[in-house]
Amino acid sequence: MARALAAGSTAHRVIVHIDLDCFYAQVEMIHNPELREKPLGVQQKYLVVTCNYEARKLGIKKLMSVRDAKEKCPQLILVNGEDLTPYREISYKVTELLEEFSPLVERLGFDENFVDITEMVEKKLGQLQRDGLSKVSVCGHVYNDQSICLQDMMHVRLIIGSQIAAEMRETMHNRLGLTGCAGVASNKLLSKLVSGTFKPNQQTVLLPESCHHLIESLDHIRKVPGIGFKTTKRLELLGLSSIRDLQTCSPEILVKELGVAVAERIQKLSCGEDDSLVTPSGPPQSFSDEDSFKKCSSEVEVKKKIEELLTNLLDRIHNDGRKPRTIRLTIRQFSLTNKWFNRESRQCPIPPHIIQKFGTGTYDVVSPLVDILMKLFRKMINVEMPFHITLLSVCFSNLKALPSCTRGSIGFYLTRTSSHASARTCIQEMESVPQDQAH
DNA sequence: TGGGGTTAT
DNA sequence: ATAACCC
Repeated sequence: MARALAAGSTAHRVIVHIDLDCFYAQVEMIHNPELREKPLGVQQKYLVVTCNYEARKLGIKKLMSVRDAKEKCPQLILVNGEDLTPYREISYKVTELLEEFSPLVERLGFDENFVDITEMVEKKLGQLQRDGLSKVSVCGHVYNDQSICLQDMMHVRLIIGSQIAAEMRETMHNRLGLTGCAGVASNKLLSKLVSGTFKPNQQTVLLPESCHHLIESLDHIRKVPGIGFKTTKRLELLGLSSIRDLQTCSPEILVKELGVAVAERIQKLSCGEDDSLVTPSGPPQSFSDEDSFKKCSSEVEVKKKIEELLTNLLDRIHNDGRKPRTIRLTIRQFSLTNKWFNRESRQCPIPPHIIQKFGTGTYDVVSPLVDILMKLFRKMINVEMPFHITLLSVCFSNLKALPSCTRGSIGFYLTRTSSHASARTCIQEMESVPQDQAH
């Protein structure tokens, strides 16, 4: 019954969206607390990708160029954030913490999570109903200052949701030292939109009656999560730019321009409707490492960069414990027009004899993979001709668990219950299980 | 515009 | 393999 609610019914869901405040900057401030009272930016190449609130007060914006940022604020402290390792690690700690509340946690980037708390809410509701609901009170803001009606069970559910969201934020702060926003609503779209209404480090619940106020507060269709750059351009060519334009557009016109799937989805989004489920992310589907640069124009340079990316990745893969079946090389060629659009990639299966070597570490897995990657490179670039590459990226995907960690083996159960949920810890734990307990 | 990720076609 | 989306 409760299972069916969380999985399928659109009526009673309670979703919370958790959005960490300026995540990379927070991680850097935890790493070096002296940065806390100072304006801080995190730099990748010549961009300030994010900054703390001290810096925002002084006019620094996300994705501002380093030149503009220093001009605006000469005392701005910059730390390099090109290596995502520390952010990735803390990001997964946040997801794991949220998974203690509900297994239905979906990651969105490194700093956002959706949690479906429908079941937890139903359980608490059952407990509360025994001694009356009169003392139930909201945590944080109510969107649009809407008044609460305790006779309305959806109001009660969302209010219980606001209490759970507050617990999540408290736990994140106590255990990880992180602050963030939360939005509570009846679907993913609305929870995400409402989480941003009071920032930073605050939370907001949306009651159903204010749904239209929220969605119509967006000043352009581009602000709707799910309507991206391309779709926006095509809609603008149809003369559609406001939320109201999209709501009232005839479906036939949209279907003709975008196809039935996209048309139906975005028109529902424009009405605040989103029936997509919170899909548990689980372990990552792929591992990639990339580097961008002004110019790379010789095979020797390419090989050197690929070796660097690869050694980094092999470390991460080894740590995860699963083995990839597919390897991909992505490049970006220099061009004056379209500078950050033109990526191309080639991928191929990893030969089984190389996959085997991943676990053991005794054989050199780097050089055969570099050879494969250079072949993929030559499929895209004629190295006899001059070339100008501005980005290289290596990606491992199609990850499979170790043979020992299949269902039915002890490894399977150990991985599922271990807080670090990786095949690596599974192997370590298996090895430490005394023989008489192993079966 | 970085350095990542995901799903759909 | 690419194209779209997300951060």
